[in-house]
Amino acid sequence: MLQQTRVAAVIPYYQRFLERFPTPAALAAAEEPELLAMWAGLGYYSRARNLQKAAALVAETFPSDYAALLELPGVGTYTAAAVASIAFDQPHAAVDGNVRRVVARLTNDGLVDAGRVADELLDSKQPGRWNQAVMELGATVCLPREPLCEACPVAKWCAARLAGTQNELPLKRKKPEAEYLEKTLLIIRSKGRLLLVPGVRVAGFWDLPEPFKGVRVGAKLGEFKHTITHRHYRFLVFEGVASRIPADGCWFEEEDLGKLPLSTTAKKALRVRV
DNA sequence: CATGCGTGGAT
DNA sequence: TATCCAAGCAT
Repeated sequence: MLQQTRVAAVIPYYQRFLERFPTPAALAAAEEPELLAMWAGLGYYSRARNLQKAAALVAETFPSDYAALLELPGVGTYTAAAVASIAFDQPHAAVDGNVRRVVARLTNDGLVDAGRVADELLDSKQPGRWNQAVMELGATVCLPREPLCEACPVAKWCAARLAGTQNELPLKRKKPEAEYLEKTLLIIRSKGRLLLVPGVRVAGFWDLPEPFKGVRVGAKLGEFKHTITHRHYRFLVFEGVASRIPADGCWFEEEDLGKLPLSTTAKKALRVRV
């Protein structure tokens, strides 16, 4: 869950998730719609699918070293090192965005191999604590913008601090060209049910339909903005009345929506008010 | 190795 | 059409 996601955003999800899936076996046995419903809002949904695959693999025997952890779907070098060091006291530097930033500044080198440097600096006697300490340093002191160098315990060894280049590091990769799109979403109700279709923007989730053959578009209910990676959407929300529904459309009781993987866009649309 | 993947919060 | 970026990973 923590991959590319802030700790504060994860915590409530983590708690609910572990209540519902207290063991690897429980997670492995879940149906994908419920899994996605539990994950909805966290983003990067392949993480959820990978975690479930991994749960099945670890249910019998949990891998206890870096190489075996790395084999698990969804576990890359960072996660394998984090678990190996924190849970099993093995000397692997966990290099996340925080550590890359700290190392780039410490060396004043935007092209530095952060993994190599972190492995050299690692306290192999307590690698878990070292990893968490460096990540925490990055999260609380060596901030992306305007780092708190005055409060930094390693400022006197920091080459960027000496050179005054801390605000220019680490180098950021250029982002893809933004795309701006406008879409219409339809709220179509009948007999206490809501019409949904398989999501076209986020796979595995149900979403509100866009205008289709056989629908009459009614009053505008509101609008909202939502961004998915580099695509910036403006969604216009209208009422609709369907004389016939799309082949892949499905009616759902309103009170069952909580158990469905419902897209963030659909959730936002159902909240809009003019 | 560059790219795509989701979302929400901070600034 | 704000912009950045988060305890990354797979392809």
